[in-house]
Amino acid sequence: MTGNLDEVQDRFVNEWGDLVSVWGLNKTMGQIHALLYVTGQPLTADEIMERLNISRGNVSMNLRSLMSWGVVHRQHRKGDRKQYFVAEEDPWRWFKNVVRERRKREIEPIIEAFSDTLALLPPARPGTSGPPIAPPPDASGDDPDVLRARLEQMRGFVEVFNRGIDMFLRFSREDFNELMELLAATQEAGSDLARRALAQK
Amino acid sequence: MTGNLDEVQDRFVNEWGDLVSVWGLNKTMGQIHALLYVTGQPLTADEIMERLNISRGNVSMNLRSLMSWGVVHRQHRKGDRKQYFVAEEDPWRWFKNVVRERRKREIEPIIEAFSDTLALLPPARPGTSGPPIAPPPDASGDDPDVLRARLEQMRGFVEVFNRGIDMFLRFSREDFNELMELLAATQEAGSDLARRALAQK
DNA sequence: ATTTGCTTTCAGAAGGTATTGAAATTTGGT
DNA sequence: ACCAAATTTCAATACCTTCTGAAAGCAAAT
Repeated sequence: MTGNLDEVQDRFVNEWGDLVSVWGLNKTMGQIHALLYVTGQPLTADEIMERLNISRGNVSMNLRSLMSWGVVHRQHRKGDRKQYFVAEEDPWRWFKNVVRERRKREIEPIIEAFSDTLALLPPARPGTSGPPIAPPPDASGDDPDVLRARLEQMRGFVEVFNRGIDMFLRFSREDFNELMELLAATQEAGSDLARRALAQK
Repeated sequence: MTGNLDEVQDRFVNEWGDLVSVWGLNKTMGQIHALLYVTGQPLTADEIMERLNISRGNVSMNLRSLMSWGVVHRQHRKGDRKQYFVAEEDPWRWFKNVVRERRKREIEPIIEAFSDTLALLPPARPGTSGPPIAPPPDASGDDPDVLRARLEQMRGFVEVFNRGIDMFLRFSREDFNELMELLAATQEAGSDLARRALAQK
């Protein structure tokens, strides 16, 4: 029933590859990272290459990316010419690194693009700018104010999203866990957490 | 300086395509959704096809996916044979739909796979199971208990993540916004939000 | 029952991303 | 300074996802 260790490691390595590829990184990156993480030991490019059956170039390129995401680090050994690689051990830390990096690369440029686009529109007619969207009764798609309202709603949403990420990044693991518990506890009580907690301030 | 409306719409449509493609859906889905959203009007497959310069089949398939994600709905009109499509108007609602769906399709299966893999390992030797990981002094990668600990740490992490998503899905937009404000207010005060709020319970 | 207008399907084409492998470059040891 | 081991680069290739367009399917209207 019990597979040998390598077998278990291999399964895990593949699963992790799948999970992270859903997540915007690529499969090989996930596999390398998983291998380093699960063995817990510094490995050389050669070892990774052999264990994962992938080419030298592939290993090299993906290790480089992993380092740029901050989830793998290089290690040197005196009198040894090879470089060794180790995974960041704390899941919380690498997850944050990945989130931070993705936000920078992917969300922020889009937010700017949105603002630029919005700037192309004539300024809102006074009276048309109710805070959220004023859903037009049965408006045609040709009213600039309607368009503007929609765009702004969308931008607002992306900004809230971005803000949420920001918040998340500032949390320590401990605080995050506590927050989770708190929210879990509050939820069947009608989930007016925010109101209550704010009141307390 | 002010582009005409169509131009602005087109820009937005493309930007939204890029943003969602970062997000696991595909570009065309994003464009169709954006177009429906921004015009605010029911459109037929033909209109979408022409406006976006894409093929009939492409429109049909992507509308289908969009509906399966719950971000676009079909509309019928009496005495009209065509089907019209409209975007879900509330960003909060469609975002939740997408998150919920992705979790179901992508995260949950992986969590199961993890458990299966862990089950292949011999049960932990007593005394080796300190709650988090007990980082081996300089352990070889061949100790089953070390491997088990690492796998469990990873699984634990994925589960926390999953739980976070769960929490998020239960929130109303209003509560979420309030929570954000609360957190923002607390953060420079040392971010011991969770502790304080828990204390109050 | 047939026609007509619309929608879906799907095999093949296009486009995009990941991987290889060998050449070029870098690096540390002598 | 030189050598040899280790690493990086990159053009060619393999692989995978998306898109097209024509054919098949379906359903309201006559």
